[in-house]
Amino acid sequence: MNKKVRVRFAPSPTGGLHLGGVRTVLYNYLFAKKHDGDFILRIEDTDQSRYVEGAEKYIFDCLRWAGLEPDESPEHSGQYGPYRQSERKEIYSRYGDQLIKDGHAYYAFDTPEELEIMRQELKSSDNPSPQYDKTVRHKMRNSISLSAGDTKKLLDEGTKYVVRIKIPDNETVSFMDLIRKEVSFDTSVLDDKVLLKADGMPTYHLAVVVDDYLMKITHAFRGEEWLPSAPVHILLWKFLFGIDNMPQWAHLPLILGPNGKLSKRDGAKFGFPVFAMSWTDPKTHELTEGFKEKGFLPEAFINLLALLGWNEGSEKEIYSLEELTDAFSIERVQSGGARFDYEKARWFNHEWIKKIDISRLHIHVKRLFEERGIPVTDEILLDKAIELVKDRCTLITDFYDQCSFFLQPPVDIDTAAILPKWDEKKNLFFIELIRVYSLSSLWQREGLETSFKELAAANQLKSGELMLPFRIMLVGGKFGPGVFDIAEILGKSETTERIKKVLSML
RNA sequence: GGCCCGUUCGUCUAAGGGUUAGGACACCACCCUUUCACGGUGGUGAUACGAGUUCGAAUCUCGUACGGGCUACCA
Repeated sequence: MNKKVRVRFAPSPTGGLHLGGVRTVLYNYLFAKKHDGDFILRIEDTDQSRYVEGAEKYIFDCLRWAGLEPDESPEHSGQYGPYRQSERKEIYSRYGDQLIKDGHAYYAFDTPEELEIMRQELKSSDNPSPQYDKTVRHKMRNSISLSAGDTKKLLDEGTKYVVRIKIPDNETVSFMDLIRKEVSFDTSVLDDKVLLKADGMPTYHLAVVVDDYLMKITHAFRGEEWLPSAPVHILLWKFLFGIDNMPQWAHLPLILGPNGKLSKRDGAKFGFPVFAMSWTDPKTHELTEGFKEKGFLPEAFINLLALLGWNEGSEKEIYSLEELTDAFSIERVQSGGARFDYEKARWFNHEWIKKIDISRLHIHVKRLFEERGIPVTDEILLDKAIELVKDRCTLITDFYDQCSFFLQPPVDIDTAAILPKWDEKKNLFFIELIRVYSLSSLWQREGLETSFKELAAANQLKSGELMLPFRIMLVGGKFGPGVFDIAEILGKSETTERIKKVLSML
């Protein structure tokens, strides 16, 4: 049952799933699949104050859309569950006790107010953010500064406390990162991080180590923002489970926005999505648009994300999820942060629109039209329309502008573009064209074009001057694919109807 | 401030000591196109800086600069 490789992703249900989050899932997923291992999901919901109702389901929806479903999850409970950290509270406290017993952690009774006073007093331009470390440890209220009796008394009285790690003095903690090679820290600059909060919930530091051990995680990939706290985790591994059992770490480069770490704010500011799927904050009702709703194909989304910080070493850029699984290797992940480029993201989507089967596009486009209140009655016509216009579409939503006129006659007719050069001669030409087209037995592009041009010549008109009016009659404006292609797909009766209708408006 | 990580065209990246430093996006020009696009061809454009090691450095070492991250009873 146990696979050689087990990886995990641990989202916190606090809001939308952003690009960096999905990319972390993706790299975990690819690594697991490549080594025929397990990929599990843990839910970090130990911060009750930030827990957002619905966020957990939303995360699963996003991963399902992207095709990155975990093997086991809180929904499909596996053998190492539960996977919600709030349901593992007792487990963590057991390890907290062990750390205290072994002298690697201690009780701290300081109230938030006392901590604030300490920070204010110690704050200076040299030290803008004072830490709870060996220099202040003895001046605070904790089981190190207090006598055993006083500590017991406070405990017995039910005084609120947290458990803090006791960072050893003057040690060098180093580890091998799969992406950055050796990284090392001096423990003298580390602070005594809280391990168990006053409500008994663990912080990330304790939870990640305990869970990785209990869930037999072999490789832990996470964002670079975790690098500074890695030594705390290494120390906990050393204290609790032994360094030899520790998973291999890889700290992924950050995805950057136009300035600094990509944020939700950047999306709103620069007009591109940062979440996989649209997310509405249940409290503020603020909507943040996602890649899905913006018109991205999941294939393209995965593809662009994979290439943001990873490269096989070749010039290949378009990869399916299967191809990525084959080609991926964690060592080839870039160490520097990657700035997200929305134009390039759009290019990936365009390539995928050109690449995937019409039947796949059909599903997306049909849904788009239905969402916008246009029922698709003729599936074959839609397929033909998609085939004709797909090269001109960058986003799925572009199909609306590019082929809604196939499904229903245009509402707005740009007659202003015809009128200035309109005359009776042209009017007669189109009346004649209706007759000619009605009589035609073969309704095909080539034939339609030939008879159109012959009729123009017979009336001593330049066909070039007639193409634009014809186009506007069929689609309503100066856009779209070749007019005769459109006419062919529209069919005889619809084409002649549209000519008649616009003629009556002129 | 301290600590950590990073730095090749504007952007994403290739080049694991010897290349005219390659590709893609974007941009520009031309071609195609009696609409708008797509597409095609070509072009502009980079090894942050300074030392060192070496016959030879984008590549190894050191320093500087710049960028980013962390510095919560958040993850």
